[in-house]
Amino acid sequence: MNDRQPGSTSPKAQLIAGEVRRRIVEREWQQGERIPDEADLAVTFGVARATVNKALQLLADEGLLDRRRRAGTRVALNPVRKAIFTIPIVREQIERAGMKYGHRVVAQRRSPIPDETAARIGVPPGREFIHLRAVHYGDERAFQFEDRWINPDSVPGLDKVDFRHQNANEWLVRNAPYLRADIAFSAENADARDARMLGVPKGQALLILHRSTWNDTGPITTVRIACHPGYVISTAD
Amino acid sequence: MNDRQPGSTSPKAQLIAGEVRRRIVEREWQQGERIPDEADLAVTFGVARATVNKALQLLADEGLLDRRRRAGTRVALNPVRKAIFTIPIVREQIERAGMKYGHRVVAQRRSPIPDETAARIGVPPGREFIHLRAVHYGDERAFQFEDRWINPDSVPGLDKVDFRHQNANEWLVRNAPYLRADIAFSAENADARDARMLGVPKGQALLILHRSTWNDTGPITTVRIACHPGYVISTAD
DNA sequence: TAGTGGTCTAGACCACTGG
DNA sequence: CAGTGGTCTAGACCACTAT
Repeated sequence: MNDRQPGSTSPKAQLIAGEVRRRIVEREWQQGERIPDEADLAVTFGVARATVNKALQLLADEGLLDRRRRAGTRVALNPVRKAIFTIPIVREQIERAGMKYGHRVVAQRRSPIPDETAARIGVPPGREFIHLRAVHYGDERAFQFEDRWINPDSVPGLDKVDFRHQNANEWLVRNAPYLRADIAFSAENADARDARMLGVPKGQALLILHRSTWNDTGPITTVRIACHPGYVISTAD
Repeated sequence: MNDRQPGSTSPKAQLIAGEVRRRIVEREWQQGERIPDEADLAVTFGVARATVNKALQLLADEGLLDRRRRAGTRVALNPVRKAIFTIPIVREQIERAGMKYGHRVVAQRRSPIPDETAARIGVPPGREFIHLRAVHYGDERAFQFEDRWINPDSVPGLDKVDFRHQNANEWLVRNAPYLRADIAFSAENADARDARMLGVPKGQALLILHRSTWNDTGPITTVRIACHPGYVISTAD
């Protein structure tokens, strides 16, 4: 009746999630403890059960709650920590940082994929893919070195594209939407090629990003991206 | 055509999201193009509008759709790709890999935080925190080296805990729920201490994880974790 | 101003699973 | 078997914003 909240948006589910989060953080509800069921909370907060459900699902997705039918909802014992990273398009990332974007293709040719790459994307070894090496620059300084394999059968018209004058990343984003993607981070010492491409000493620690994408007909592309020293991937944006 | 999912539950929202995803991937609905509004889709699919709404919000969260009031829903021009990583508790990660977990505290003392650390968590430099260095082992081999600073004011009773016989990570997880966390990945060449702690050559490329947490009263802890060579963080699980 | 997504509600039925 | 979360529905009103 008198829920007036002048001027402020008030998604009730958010408010409820915040209140539950507060009770957990302030140890009103202890780890492992069962909290009231949805119907009770709905009465307590004066909202519909669906609203409580939405709020609690939010917190369960965050890993703060464990929910099971019949067993009820408990404060998680081992809060699973999830981190969401947005994987930007290189050009946008560089331009957003106020730098001038540049792009140079080092090599483009068809060749049989190496065994390791074949295993990574789950195709028989020895198949011919399009192999592409390119460097992305920000203000003339090497930003990323990308080593990419593209499945020529994955997208019609792919054979006719000349990636020497066309950013492969962006072409693929626009022409080959994918259904599934794998992303992995690791660290490697720069080998001779990495060092040459990025203009850094051999042995320099580099953040390496592996990304592969598939659609319903099979793999589209897999790429190893070596980032310039100092590159940081963060949830903080 | 054949959306059969034998034995699997079929929440309608999931099915609808899958169908919309399919239409996008198969270019039935092109990038930038407007798709029918929720009411139309509800009729098309024979469900309530709320169900369509849920499905489309899923896809918008994935970055596949752009939705705006009054303007309608469009296939995203630059699909923003989000990756969700779960940050496991070290012990569980090691034990899940079938290895024996070990843990050794190298140092614990109060000391003033370095400027860089202070800046990272947003407190004035020079404050005294609890400084902790520890190594986590899997089957007797160094797995991670952690260098942690804990705010003594963040959790009551913290002063009395002896982390030499108590895993700091797990104690904090259970006793200091947080409201906000930042996580960042980067790569560094092992310095002398990293090398000694992990038993690797100096200069070895290491994946570095920085994590900081806050509750409503301020920072709780910030930690730099150096992972053993070969460590990979992946969405694939 | 009107069209579109955002959210809520009250009620219903179902799916799972603990006791 | 019965209690709890999972999901759906039909309807409603609101918040934004393109036109």
